[in-house]
Amino acid sequence: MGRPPCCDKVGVKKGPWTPEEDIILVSYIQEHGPGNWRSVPTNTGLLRCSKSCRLRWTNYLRPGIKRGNFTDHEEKMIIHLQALLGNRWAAIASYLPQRTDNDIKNYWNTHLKKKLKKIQAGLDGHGHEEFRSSSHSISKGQWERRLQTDIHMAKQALCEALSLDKSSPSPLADTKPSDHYGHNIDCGNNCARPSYQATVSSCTYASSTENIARLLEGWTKNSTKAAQAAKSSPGTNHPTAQDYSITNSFIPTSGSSSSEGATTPDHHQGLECSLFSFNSSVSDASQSVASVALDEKPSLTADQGFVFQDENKPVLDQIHQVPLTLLEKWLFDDGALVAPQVQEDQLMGMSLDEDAALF
DNA sequence: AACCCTCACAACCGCACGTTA
DNA sequence: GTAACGTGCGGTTGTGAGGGT
Repeated sequence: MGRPPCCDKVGVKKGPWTPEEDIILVSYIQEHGPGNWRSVPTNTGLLRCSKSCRLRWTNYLRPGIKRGNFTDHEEKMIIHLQALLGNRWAAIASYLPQRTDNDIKNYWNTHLKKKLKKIQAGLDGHGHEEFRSSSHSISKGQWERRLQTDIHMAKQALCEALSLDKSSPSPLADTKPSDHYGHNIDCGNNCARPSYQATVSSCTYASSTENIARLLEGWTKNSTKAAQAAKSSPGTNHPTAQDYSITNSFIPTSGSSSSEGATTPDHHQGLECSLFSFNSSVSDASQSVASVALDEKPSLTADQGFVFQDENKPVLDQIHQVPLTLLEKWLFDDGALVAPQVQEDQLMGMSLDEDAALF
C-alpha cells in the first residue's frame, strides 16, 4: 500500500515557527477547529506540512499548555509514571495537565535521565531498586491495570462531581485525553456530553493567545537584539517588528463578555482588536496581549459556560478551570488530600515510595 | 573580543498503528 | 477490505544561549 508523504518536500518551510505563522495557524483553527490538517497548509497559505501544523498546534499553540520549568511535583510524577508506564509519553502527559508529551519527553531526556543516573550512581548497591524498572517486584502490566483502575475511579468521581451541575454544560466531559478532535467520548460511565466546540471560541483562543503572547514576549525580549541583528543579517528567522502590525480578529478584548463568547459562536468577529501593533513599542504590545489574555482568565468560570477547549488533553486541562475538583486535587496537591489521597498515594507509592525523598 | 564547546529545546523524520468513511 | 488521515513514539537534527578558554 504505502502511505504518501504528508506533504511535498518541495516548497515546505522548515525550522522554527514565527509568531506570524502561529497567528495564522491559530486564527485558522479558531475558525475551522482542529483537524483536517492536510487542508491547513493549503487553506492558510502556510508553507508548512500538515504534520508540522498539527505538531505546532498540539505542542505549543493549543490552549492550556504550560511551559517553563517543571515543578518538583511534576518531576516526581514523571519519574513515577515513567517507571510505571515506560516511555509512553502521551500516557504520562495525560497525568500532567498542561504538559505535552513532547515536552515531557524532552525534559526526561535532557534532565531527568541524567538526574536519575546520578542518583543511581550514588545509590549503586544500596538497595534502591525502585529506580530500575526491570526490577520492579510487580510487573508493569499489573501496575498498568492498577493505574487504569485508579484512572477509572478518578473519572467516575469526576463525572459525579460534574453531574451535580447539569445546568452548566461543563467542558470536562467532552473528550478523553487521547481524543484530539473534540469527539464525544465518555469519561467512564455515561458521562458523555455533547461537544461544545461550536461554542468555544474566544475563551479557547484566549488561551492560545496566551501561548502566542508568551512566544511574542520571548521574542520581543530578543527583538532588540534581533532587530539589530536583522540590520546586519536580513535573513533572520524573526520578522521585524513592523511585520507584526496585524489586526487580530480572534483575540477577544479584555472587556468582552466571556459568557457572551460562549454562547455566540461567531462573536469573535466582533472582537477585533489590534493586538500585535508593534509599531510603537514592541514589548508593550506583547505585554498587553499577555495581559489581555491573562486578565480575562479569572472571569471565566464553568458556571458562565466557559469552555476550555483542549482537544488533546481536555479532561485534565479543562479540569484546571474548575476550582478544586477531586481529580485536580489528586493530581496537583502535594499536601494533604481528602478522598483522592488514596489515588495519589497509590500512584506515588507504587513501588517508588522512597524516591520522593530524594528530590 | 573571539572562538569553541556544551546544553537545552524546538522541530523534524520515519515508522507502526488506530480510526473512519 | 482499503485508502486516507491522524496519533504516538523513538530517535535525531538544528539552533541559540551560555560558559569557559
